[in-house]
Amino acid sequence: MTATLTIGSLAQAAGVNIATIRYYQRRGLLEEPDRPLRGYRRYPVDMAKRVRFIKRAQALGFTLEEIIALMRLEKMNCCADTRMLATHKVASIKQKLADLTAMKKALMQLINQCDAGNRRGKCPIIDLLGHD
Amino acid sequence: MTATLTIGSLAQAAGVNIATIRYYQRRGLLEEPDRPLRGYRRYPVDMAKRVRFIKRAQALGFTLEEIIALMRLEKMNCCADTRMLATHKVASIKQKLADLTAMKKALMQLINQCDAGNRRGKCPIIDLLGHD
DNA sequence: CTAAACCCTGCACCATGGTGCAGGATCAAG
DNA sequence: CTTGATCCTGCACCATGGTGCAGGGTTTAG
Repeated sequence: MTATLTIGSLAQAAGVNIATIRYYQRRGLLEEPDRPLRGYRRYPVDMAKRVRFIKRAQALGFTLEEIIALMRLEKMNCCADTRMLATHKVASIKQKLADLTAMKKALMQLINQCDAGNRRGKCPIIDLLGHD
Repeated sequence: MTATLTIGSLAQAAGVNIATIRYYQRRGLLEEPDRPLRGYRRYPVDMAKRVRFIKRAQALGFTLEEIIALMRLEKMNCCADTRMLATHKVASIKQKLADLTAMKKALMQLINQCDAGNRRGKCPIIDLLGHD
């Protein structure tokens, strides 16, 4: 009763290809599901949430390996290593937030210049993100 | 005088492989540089900024094609299309900011749980990002 | 019971974003 | 002028993250 989704309905619910689900399993992002009927996979309904999480984390620039680490954090008991890993992740996320914020600011400035009709000055996207 | 970097020093300044520079050129992310001495590329010093911009945008989940579009925005005169493209980019950046913020919050909560020694509750990273 | 729809495995292929190497020319320091 | 570092082109290869297909079994709606 807790595992009712076929691989097809899971893929549809999560908006990905069926082969992608199997691929994630091979890569260890999704645990092997029950196979109550002659080898057919059955998933609990909230597995779709997990797959969407993976897709969104990817869109934020995390690799599948990094996503595995993130998901492992959620499961693990706390220890010094866990804490440290989480702290590092937070730091890298802060950097991404700063970069994205700068980028958004630059783009909004560009839009404002558009609206004001004065497109003489350069939009400084690259200047904002190119430092270091 | 404005183009003094060899491809090697540019690569070093930007923290990438030499072949990556040539690859970006082929892909159209960097314009063909002057070649004043018998075929050797010479770059203006602020080209390094551009390359670092590309790397950082990639880390934020943008593809090279998307980065080309972003850099084109900076150069173009304003028109309806430019404005619309910029507006779309801002929207997608807002989504990324929201997702990253949720992720950071969840990780910080996990760290706090660690510090408090009570790791009974689940860290809700996936819940926060798995919706929709 | 049958046909369409779905699932299985395994393997080959694809796109993106690079990286390495061969074979040769060109600096730049001593 | 030599010698080592650096550059050139072109091509082949690599890792990541999938995708497609063959060949075959299972399910389920009519």
